[in-house]
Amino acid sequence: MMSAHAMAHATAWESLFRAQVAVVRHLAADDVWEELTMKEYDVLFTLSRGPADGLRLKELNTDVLLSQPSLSRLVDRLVARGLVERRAVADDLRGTRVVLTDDGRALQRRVGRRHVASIDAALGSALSADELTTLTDLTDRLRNHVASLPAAARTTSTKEPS
Amino acid sequence: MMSAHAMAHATAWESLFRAQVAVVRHLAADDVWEELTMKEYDVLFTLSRGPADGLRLKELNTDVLLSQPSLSRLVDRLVARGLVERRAVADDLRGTRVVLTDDGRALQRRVGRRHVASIDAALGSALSADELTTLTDLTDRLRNHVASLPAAARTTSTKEPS
DNA sequence: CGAAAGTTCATGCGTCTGCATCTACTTTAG
DNA sequence: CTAAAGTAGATGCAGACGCATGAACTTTCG
Repeated sequence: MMSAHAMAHATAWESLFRAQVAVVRHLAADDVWEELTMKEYDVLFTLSRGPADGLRLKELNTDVLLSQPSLSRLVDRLVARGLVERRAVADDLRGTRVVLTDDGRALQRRVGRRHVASIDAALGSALSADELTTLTDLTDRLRNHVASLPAAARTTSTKEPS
Repeated sequence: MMSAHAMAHATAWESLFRAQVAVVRHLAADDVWEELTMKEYDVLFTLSRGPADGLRLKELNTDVLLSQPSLSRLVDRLVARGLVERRAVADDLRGTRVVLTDDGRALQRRVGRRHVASIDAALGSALSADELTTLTDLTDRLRNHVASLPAAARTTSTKEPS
């Protein structure tokens, strides 16, 4: 037995997930990723949006769907290509800030322009301007909600055994 | 220069993408993936929804975000575990149908139940029933639109040279 | 019909990924 | 202050992934 609410949740999530897969698949096929993989672009993009003095690995990791070790090595590769730099964090000798270099920023902009055009072509006239606004609003709220949740939960049983 | 429409597209896509990342991250942390990775579950789930005589690899591949070779090997592993079988396709000796075994179906259901509970817990009260319906509708339409597109496009220039 | 082109899936291979763990610090608490 | 616990990030390693390509068909077209 599944409650109607749980069902609506599962349905909405599946639709969202499948839509994401379809769009990513389409965007991936575009000739925009010769210099940067999507994940690499994601990192540069996130950095380009963040504060001028960069972001810590931990912070980057909340936006990029990659394990901490994988992200660490992805950043290694970007450093090797001169697109980002690792710098020290004031007051915390463990941490690392990741900062865009001029080359990195330029590349992000170059790829970003083409990527945006690609997105525009992919979404086309599927949704009206109002619908796009609604979609943005709903997904933003969904993200904020989930991000505010206490990490992991035991979902084996719906009811706690008292 | 970017048109307002292209901007709305890019914004909506980013929100959708980030929401997906946040939810996947949350769901991945749940103790539901001991027996099956998310991608393996995705394959079993897709099969459980499809026709009784299974799906071809090509068809599976449209739903699962994985390259054809990777999917082929993922299916290898599922076969090795006795969760699916490969069968011949009538009228096409190249093809392979992938069919759920009883064990595979049972496992999908078992994991699926817990996964649905996990989704329910994750989405919580973020959106109202109406909003969930709206989100489902918008993402469904988005997916159908993108799926109907002619594969890859050159997006370097916005205007076709006549 | 028969050759060329296209499709479906599998496989070799180098790279990327995640898990577990380690190091180096920072924070908490006795 | 010091020991224990916690946190940030790096690294060894086995396994998974994608790209390029191969093998076995099927379809198209002269």
